[in-house]
Amino acid sequence: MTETLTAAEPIKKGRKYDDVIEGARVVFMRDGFEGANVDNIAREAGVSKATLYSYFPDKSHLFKAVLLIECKRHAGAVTDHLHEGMALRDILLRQCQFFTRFLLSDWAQEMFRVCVGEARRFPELGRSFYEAGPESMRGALIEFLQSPVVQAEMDIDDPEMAADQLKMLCHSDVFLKKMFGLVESANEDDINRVANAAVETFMARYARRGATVAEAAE
Amino acid sequence: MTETLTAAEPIKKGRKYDDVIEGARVVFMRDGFEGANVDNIAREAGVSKATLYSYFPDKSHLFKAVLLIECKRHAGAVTDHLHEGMALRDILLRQCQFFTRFLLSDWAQEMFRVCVGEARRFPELGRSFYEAGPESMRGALIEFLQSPVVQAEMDIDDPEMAADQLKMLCHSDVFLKKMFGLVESANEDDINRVANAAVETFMARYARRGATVAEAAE
DNA sequence: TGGAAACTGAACTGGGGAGTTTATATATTA
DNA sequence: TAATATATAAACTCCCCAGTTCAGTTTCCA
Repeated sequence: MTETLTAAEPIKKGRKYDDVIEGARVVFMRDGFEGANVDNIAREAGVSKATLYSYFPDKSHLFKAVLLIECKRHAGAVTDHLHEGMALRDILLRQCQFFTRFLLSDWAQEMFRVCVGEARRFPELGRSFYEAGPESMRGALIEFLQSPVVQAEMDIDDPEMAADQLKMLCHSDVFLKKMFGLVESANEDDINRVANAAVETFMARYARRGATVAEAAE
Repeated sequence: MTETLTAAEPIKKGRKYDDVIEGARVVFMRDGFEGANVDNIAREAGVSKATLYSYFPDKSHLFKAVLLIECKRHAGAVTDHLHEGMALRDILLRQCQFFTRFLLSDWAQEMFRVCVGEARRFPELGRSFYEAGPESMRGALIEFLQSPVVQAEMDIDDPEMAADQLKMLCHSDVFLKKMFGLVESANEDDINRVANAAVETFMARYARRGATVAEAAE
């Protein structure tokens, strides 16, 4: 039931290697592992099946390689907004807006879908996804929350839990609605609504009373 | 790519109907739609394949029937703790403990996995799952948050967002870790940690200052 | 008790898809 | 330009699996 994959590396590379990865990415992220068809991948990649199989011993190695590359490619892509010289609330707001927007992107949604769906068959992949995705966001937030500038304005007993809460608050409302097909796509208004609410709640819990926190909301 | 299923009802019922559903439930929730094998389902159900196909025209109808039944069976199973005559904080805490425990159960985890994985192929199923799961919890919370007893102690501008935030706060930390295989299972301590933190943050944001809110935490 | 309805097991069909092979063509580089 | 590595197209094998069939058995019920 559970497959173990030793090497994620290709047997040998070649001119069309990137094309194969890209084609496989498109098809796997659309159809999942079982649903994907190797002939379709080859066609999408503009490559012959023989070439594809000269890089990867079988479908599952290709699958794993593609998703690990995607994880690496996007790891930490979501924590760029934590070091500006702005007010604490604004830093968090920018970060939450960016993160919420990311969560609602087609890429993140389909990546989440595929990894959730296959984490049981490919446990190593599930872990890699967690580390590149949720954990990298969480890690960067933890570090930020422990920095002196934050410590001065906030009182955080458990930074790991706090970070995770902020992260999950960004999943409010629209994330699952899109994941389960209740909305087609989300606009900037939705994103701002969710991000504002997340920061508001987070600050209410963790901002030190009487610090330099303007009571302006919205 | 996207299948449309008109009738979820079986062509005709029979003695072994429940056995079929139960066997299919086990196999589908373990292997997903594409991964599941009809011979395995029949064996698991202790039923012949011919019998199975006398109830359902094909695999996808069976799949849909099983998951819709599961949705119905568990809909609202998670909102029992909202009407006790306790302090507000304790009501919320009980509810969050119960909900967090539920989120970490094998059933909820596998149901979530399968529905996320197949929501694209079976959009109707995705919507049903959302309504029976996330939305039913959210709906009960919204109602509760709008009740007079809560209004007296809390100041909630947007009850839908508030409800969703509390719900998502219960997903902190352990939910995704289990979903992606980083922890095998969660114990009561984990559950209490997450639920306490959720209520604490929620109250910090929404509890009216100076109301009958004991400052006891943990 | 007898007949109808439901169920069984096992074999069968047909199609789809993973992975291989081969003879040929195109790049690469020296 | 010659030699080598890489890519191609298409046919082919093999296995898996969804769905069917049917002759025989069990259950139900009148």
